[in-house]
Amino acid sequence: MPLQELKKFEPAPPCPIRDVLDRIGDQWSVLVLLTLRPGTRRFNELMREIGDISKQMLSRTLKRLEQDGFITRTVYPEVPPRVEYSLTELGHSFLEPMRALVAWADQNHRTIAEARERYRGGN
Amino acid sequence: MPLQELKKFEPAPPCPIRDVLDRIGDQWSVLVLLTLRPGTRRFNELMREIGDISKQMLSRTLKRLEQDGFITRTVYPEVPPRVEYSLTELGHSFLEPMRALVAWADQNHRTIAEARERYRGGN
DNA sequence: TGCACCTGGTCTACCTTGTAGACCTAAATG
DNA sequence: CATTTAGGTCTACAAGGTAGACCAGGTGCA
Repeated sequence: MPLQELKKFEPAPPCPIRDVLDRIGDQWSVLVLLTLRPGTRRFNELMREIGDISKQMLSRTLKRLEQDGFITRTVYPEVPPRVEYSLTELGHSFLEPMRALVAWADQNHRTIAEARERYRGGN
Repeated sequence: MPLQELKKFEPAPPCPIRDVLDRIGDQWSVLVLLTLRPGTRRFNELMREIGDISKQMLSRTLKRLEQDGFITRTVYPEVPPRVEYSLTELGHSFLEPMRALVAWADQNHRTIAEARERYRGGN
């Protein structure tokens, strides 16, 4: 029996924290949110600033972040079209604890790199 | 040209923070670390407590976390074998900012769920 | 008049990653 | 002698990500 069908019988994610963390822990979401922190950005600006995200994934990621209330999407009916994304209050509030994590990563990435190096050497 | 070959020419991850966050933002790592927070666990205990992780992914995740210095792996040469995993100092220190994020998720998951609901309704 | 160009996407074929489940080792137990 | 037990590995297969083509439709250029 495929996983898809099993999921139908699970009424809801049992742990709301996992539900939230699964969303933001998807490789791109946090990066998009951090990129929006300085201010409003357009689609292609996000593409350029992030650098190695595909259009499809950026599109999906933005859509989910909008659904979850982290960002707003504003369409200006011009030609060529202009679409602007910016953080909501919720998005900003999320980045507060996230920044603590980023600070940790910044402080400890050297330790981690050394651990990896030791592991290689120790083999 | 496949991505694999391109990566050969990139000397190192340009952003150490992304490097760290990519590792821990992989769906399972944080969950494993949180499960180890109360104390030492064995392989199958982790399987049971996490519930929906496959053996392979648990194995891989533990291996990487060990490489990066977040956890230690202790093998007792018994039969049947016994292997214990526990957090290092680094692992514990990582969970500190992480707990802030978990607290945020706990406080805001309702808001997020409502936003999702509104989105569905608004369509 | 014709033609390429612009943005913000979607679509499609491919490739990589994750999953479930069989299998393995080697001693103890019934 | 078959089964159990822990901690994995191996192998198909399914799911998810990627690159790149394509689209609309008004504008500038020739």
